Amino acid sequence: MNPMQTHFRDLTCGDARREHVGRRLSLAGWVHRRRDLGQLIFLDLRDRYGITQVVVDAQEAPHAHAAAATVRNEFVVRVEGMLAARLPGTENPKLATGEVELRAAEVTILSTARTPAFPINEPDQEADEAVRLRFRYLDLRREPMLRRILARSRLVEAIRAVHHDHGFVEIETPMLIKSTPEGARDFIVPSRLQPGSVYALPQSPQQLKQLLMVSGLDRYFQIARCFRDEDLRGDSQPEFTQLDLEMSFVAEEDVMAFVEAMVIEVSRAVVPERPIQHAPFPRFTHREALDRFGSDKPDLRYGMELHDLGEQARGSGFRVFEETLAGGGRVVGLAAPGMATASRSTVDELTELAKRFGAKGLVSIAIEGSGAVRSPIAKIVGDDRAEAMAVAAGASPGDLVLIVADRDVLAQEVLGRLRVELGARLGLADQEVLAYCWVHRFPMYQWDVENGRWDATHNPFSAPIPEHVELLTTLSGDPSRPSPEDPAGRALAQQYDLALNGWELGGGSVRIHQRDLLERSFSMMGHTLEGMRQKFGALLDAFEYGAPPHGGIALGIDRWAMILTYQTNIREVMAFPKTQSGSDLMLESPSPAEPGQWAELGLRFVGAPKG
RNA sequence: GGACCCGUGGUGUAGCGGCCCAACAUGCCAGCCUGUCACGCUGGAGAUCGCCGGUUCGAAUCCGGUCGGGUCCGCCA
Repeated sequence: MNPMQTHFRDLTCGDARREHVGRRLSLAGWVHRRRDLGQLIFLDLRDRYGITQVVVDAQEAPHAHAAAATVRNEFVVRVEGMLAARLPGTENPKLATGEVELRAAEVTILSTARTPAFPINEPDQEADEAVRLRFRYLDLRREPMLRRILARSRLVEAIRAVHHDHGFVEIETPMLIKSTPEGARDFIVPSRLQPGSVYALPQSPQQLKQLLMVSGLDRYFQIARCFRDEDLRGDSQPEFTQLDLEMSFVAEEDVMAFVEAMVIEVSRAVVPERPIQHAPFPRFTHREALDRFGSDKPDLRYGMELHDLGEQARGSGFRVFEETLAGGGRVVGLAAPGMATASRSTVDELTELAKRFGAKGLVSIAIEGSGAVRSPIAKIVGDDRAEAMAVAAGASPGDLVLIVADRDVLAQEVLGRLRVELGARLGLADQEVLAYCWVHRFPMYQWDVENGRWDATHNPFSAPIPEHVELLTTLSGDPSRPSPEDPAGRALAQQYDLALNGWELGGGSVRIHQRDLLERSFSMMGHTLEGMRQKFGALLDAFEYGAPPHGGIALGIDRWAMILTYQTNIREVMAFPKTQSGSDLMLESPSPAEPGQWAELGLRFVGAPKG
């Protein structure tokens, strides 16, 4: 029997085939479309499995015909009848069920429907997103949303299968945890039982998964909901889902090897038709990624790499270049293919963009098809030198070289962002390809100029690479007086990010599990162990009871699903997302608290409510 | 916190100082139609142009504010 058979139906609307012809059976679903020819009415019956054509003949079934005449789009109906082969020449090859049709004997209206706010049966017609969100349950009926939600389900299903196959234990961690002062802003939940105290919603289960390693669970994973109270973007939401995993007795290579194999297996399971550009995944050190792509999440689907033009810029006589180099900065350029003919306004636009990204300006050198050089700086540096710079930037005739001179890293980052913008404008990326890559060896610490101290680049528990452990144990001077010259500032971490098509999928690290090293690391950031105990007390305590070497990673499921389904907006792969201002337009949340709710929590609202 | 874009019948668009008490498509309603599958044909209803204020003889159109949505910068791993 068909496993989808229920009280109301024998088959789904996607099941009926020639083999079922001659059977009397029932289907149930939404009326996708009605074609009323008078004595003959066709109903396209839809559910998430497909569409089956129902024929209602006034002669054959007068009662069913009368019912079908009152039916409208999106009514939910049950049709009982004989499944018949379609008349020769009337088959519909566009439908999987197109060779058959259900000849209605009975049509039962299970539910009527108002006219929907936007057409369900014409998904190509884009509706306003606010309307889609308000009527998300209708939007989810539409084929594109349905397809993406199903793809996401397959993604999570494949993730679970691979992890279970590899001995991972799936463990749920609490949603009401302790506020930690690091990272993003916490969502806070006031405690009723302990007035004045709050829980925080987890930004990630980071501490908990490390504690699970101390517990000896050895391999943990979770499809974990995470919360961050920051401003929203197309690729972010206040609540989002991570694949969170942690492994014991591992070195960096172990985690990366497992994750890479898992990612490949999952990708092939979810989108078998999409080629993975490189496997094994390319690996870049953080430094190399910045120097070559100006990004720690490079898009490898196209070249247009950055090139250091310091050698050519030195002694060029162009003051911006000279001063930048003298100040220890960088002059970097890239060659935009075929853009030599770009108009003045396009170049101006790119310059504005570069400024918005933090650069002081943008220098362009066009190599015309003839090989002639055209550049605002040509008369300062000379055609030969301009051409030499263009060549060094990898330009061919017809290309436009864009050059940014600024302090180290900023110059690359600005140009890296221009690279992404140009890649999009020029359509350089193959949309089918999945270009995964690793970026690793991040610096352990970043010098916080404003506060005059070192800060963890990622997780403060990330371990240095083995060769750099010594750097942490040989602090230059007084740890209470940090300096950007501290040798420990050069330490690289066993930290790895996974990027896909220019998006950061996620990142992780091997953690420090030794108390003395942890103490060193914390003191680098100007914290005492006591001070850190306030923030990470349980984990530090746990480390005194036998902690295995461990490491892990967290990958953004929403972002992954988004890329796998060719989207650029995370909302398109979430069933019930929020708007940029954090509202749920369907549920109309957030909503004002009842006065009694404040009181119960021992709180009083003092600010003026919005509006 | 900041910059920019959008808001016109149910939906998608057009109109961007007077030809507009607003056009087109689709949807909706009614009628006709026995092989349609974006069915077809005929007829009809439906928008004070997000809201408030201003400029003007005259505002969907220009200006200011406001609300909602989006994109980006900052923020955020």
